[in-house]
Amino acid sequence: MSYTPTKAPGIPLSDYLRRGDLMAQACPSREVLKHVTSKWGVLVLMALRIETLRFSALRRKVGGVSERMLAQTLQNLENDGFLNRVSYDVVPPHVEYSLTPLGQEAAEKVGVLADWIEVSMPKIAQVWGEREQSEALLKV
Amino acid sequence: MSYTPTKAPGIPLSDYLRRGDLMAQACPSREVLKHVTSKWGVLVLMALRIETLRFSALRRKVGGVSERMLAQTLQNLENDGFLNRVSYDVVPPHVEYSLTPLGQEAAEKVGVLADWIEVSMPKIAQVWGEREQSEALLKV
DNA sequence: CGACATACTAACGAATAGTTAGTACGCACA
DNA sequence: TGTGCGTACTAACTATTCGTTAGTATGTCG
Repeated sequence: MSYTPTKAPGIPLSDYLRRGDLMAQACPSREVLKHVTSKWGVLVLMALRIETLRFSALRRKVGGVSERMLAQTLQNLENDGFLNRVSYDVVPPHVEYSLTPLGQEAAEKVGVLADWIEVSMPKIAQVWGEREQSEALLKV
Repeated sequence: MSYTPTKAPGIPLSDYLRRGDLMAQACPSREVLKHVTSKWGVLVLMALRIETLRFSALRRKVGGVSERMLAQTLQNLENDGFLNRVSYDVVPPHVEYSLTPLGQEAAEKVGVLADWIEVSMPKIAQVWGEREQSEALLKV
């Protein structure tokens, strides 16, 4: 997965690399955002915030990931410099994943959001409930 | 869009609604996470953190959204209670979107992450560069 | 001698994202 | 008076991505 963003005409790429601009369509930071905030990306970062884990342990911890998606997610995060991948050359294979310092920072920010969502679930569920009720009223 | 999560056997739904658990496959908080961290969800929250905006102004501000995706994203966020939608009954249509207090909280957390990514872009781009170099070496 | 475990990849069908075209209606310009 | 523009959408279609299943190597256990 090499780094070949579509360049916006007139804006030098180096400008984006000095500091990203997510609102700009051509900015490579959108790729990183995608990796970090992807469904499985978030959960992997959360899982590894606690401890170093092997592939299959991660798979058990993160409920519902397929092997393909987990492998892909791990590769993306490794490419962006968020993960360390240490593989021991034995059979059966043994590979350990852990966060790099950059990954720890990312996981921290994502963690704040994830925690907030978990804590705010009751409020959000309440909104869902109210909406259902008013929809029901409209039908009568 | 009604609220019908797949229930994990043995775990009462009310447990998830007391506080979400993102690692649990059946937890409805995953839906919320998806809406908030979706590509366009993030950018819409960022854009509305600054000011109330109309549909087409949002579209111009968030580079590269299609109308369909913007409409869908706005509906999701509105359903979760993050957005206020105020529509004036005139022609041509005039609809204003703004953040609810809940939405402001979400936008704040997402904003910290987004800012961090923008600021960290140089570091990440550097990792990309190094990886490209070592890949090139392997080919020789 | 199977069966199982691990960390993957290839191939395929299913779901999701994105694109394009259309709608109602009023206004400006020619 | 008619041609075109602007707004906030939705429907229909296509491209892309996701997810599921099956395969691989090889050592240990029953």
